[in-house]
Amino acid sequence: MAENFTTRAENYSQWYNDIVKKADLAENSAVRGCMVIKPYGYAIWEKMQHVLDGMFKETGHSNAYFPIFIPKSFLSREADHVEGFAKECAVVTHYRLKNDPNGGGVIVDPDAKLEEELIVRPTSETIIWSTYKNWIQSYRDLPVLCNQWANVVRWEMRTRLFLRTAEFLWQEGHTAHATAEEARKETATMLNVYADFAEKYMAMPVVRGVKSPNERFAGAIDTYCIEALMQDGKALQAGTSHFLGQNFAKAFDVQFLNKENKLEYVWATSWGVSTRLIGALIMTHSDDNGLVLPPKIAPLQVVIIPIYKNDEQRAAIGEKVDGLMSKLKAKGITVKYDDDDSKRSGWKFNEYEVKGVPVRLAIGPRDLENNQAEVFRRDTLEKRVYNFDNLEEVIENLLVDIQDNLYQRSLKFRDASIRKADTWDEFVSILDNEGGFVYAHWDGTVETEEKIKELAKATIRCIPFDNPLEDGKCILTGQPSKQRVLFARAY
RNA sequence: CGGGGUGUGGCGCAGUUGGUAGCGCGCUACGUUCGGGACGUAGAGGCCGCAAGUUCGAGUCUUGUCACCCCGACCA
Repeated sequence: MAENFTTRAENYSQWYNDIVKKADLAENSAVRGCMVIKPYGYAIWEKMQHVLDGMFKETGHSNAYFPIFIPKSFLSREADHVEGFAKECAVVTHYRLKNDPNGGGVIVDPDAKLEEELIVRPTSETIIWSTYKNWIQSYRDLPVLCNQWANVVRWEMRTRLFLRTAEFLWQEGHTAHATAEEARKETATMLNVYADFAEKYMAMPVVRGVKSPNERFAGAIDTYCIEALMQDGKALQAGTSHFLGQNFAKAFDVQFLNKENKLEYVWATSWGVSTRLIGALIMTHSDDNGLVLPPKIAPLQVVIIPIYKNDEQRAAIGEKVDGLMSKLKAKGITVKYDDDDSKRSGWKFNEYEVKGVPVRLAIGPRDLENNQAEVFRRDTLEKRVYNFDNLEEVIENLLVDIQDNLYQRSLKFRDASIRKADTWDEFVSILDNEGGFVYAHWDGTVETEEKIKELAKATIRCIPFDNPLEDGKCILTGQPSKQRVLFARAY
């Protein structure tokens, strides 16, 4: 490599920043904490959006759009909700600028003060529930199953590209149901959609579970999540699904007449994943040579690079590759033939490697002579020469194999990174030395959870579904406990 | 909001006791190259973050100010 990449072992967060920059995914912007998502990074997001959007539609949801601005009074309607978000809200106070009479460019026109300030949405529950109030009168109007793709703003103290930015892109589903059971079922369905997406498309194994009270979404009865493990041993919440009970229905007075002609509050859910998934993707698979993308999320799955000395050779390779390109495209494989003459082949090899393109073909005069091509797979960095005939099938299978290998590799790492601790010393020692998830007993109180967070910098990531019951003693207090929960240091 | 650091061509940096602003990468042109980030030659490109001050003279010294980055507290 001509450009030196920071290795993961040297400095993990620097390595992450290098990947984002060198794979041309995103950059910092003129506005503090906000990012510019560059075309290649955005293409990954579009792939994610496309798959998820299909899954949402498949499960009966429709897209809609609600405004970016929320009247300040709306936010305060649900007590827990406002407490959770108030500290990080951007506020719009004026609607006009004017020329500075002192000649200093433009200034905020003090005469254009808004009567009621507007909050830039940190999430849309309040504006959506104030709207749903008008949509719902009868049980016949239910369920309401909406999703929106949007940007939100949370004024974070410290930001990192994709993982935590002041503005980020996400989708937020907001549903209204006639019964608690139905809403709970919805919450579970969407969590499973996220888990399937993470595992089958991103090749990222996740733990499904429920959040402890301390980690719960502001305004929710229960928060469910999928938790992934990054290569540095830190956990990352990759998606959440909330059962909101009747909290928002009551706050916004959303009632419906049931079949017995009785007025009832509706039951709500909300669920979301964000551009943070791109950060998760990077930290799950990438290596010291750059980005590694699972084929199902890669904007470009196959790149073909000609190696030639003159125009005749270049033309001959182009001709040879033509048929293969059509066959690959017919199989739905995204492929690019890069015969850009201004870049040398070696340069291209590195470029596509850094960008994580799963499969690279190299074809030179020698290959032409022998009716073959050199096939390189990004996940294992292996090179093999294949006969040119039926190469499209080799590639098709290879993409499946890479997808599977990435998942198995991450799964193996994840499973090896779940360790049990039975004493406090053991607990801290694992966190300090190995990282990963620590499966340990907890007495179930918020106080203990907070104390552990303070002392060990680790939080309860979740209580996994189907968690076996087991008598034990709390890792910190020694109080009796019925089950182990998953702790980790987290992003 | 604490602690640390950095602002100098597009990017990464050097710049000594204050004295004509430099290097690498990238960029442009031409040529030679081409199986893992090629090489040569010739070019283009800078109010040294901003504002005051000291000085004959400031990238360099002083003061102020702004911005960004890293480590914490807060968080998806």
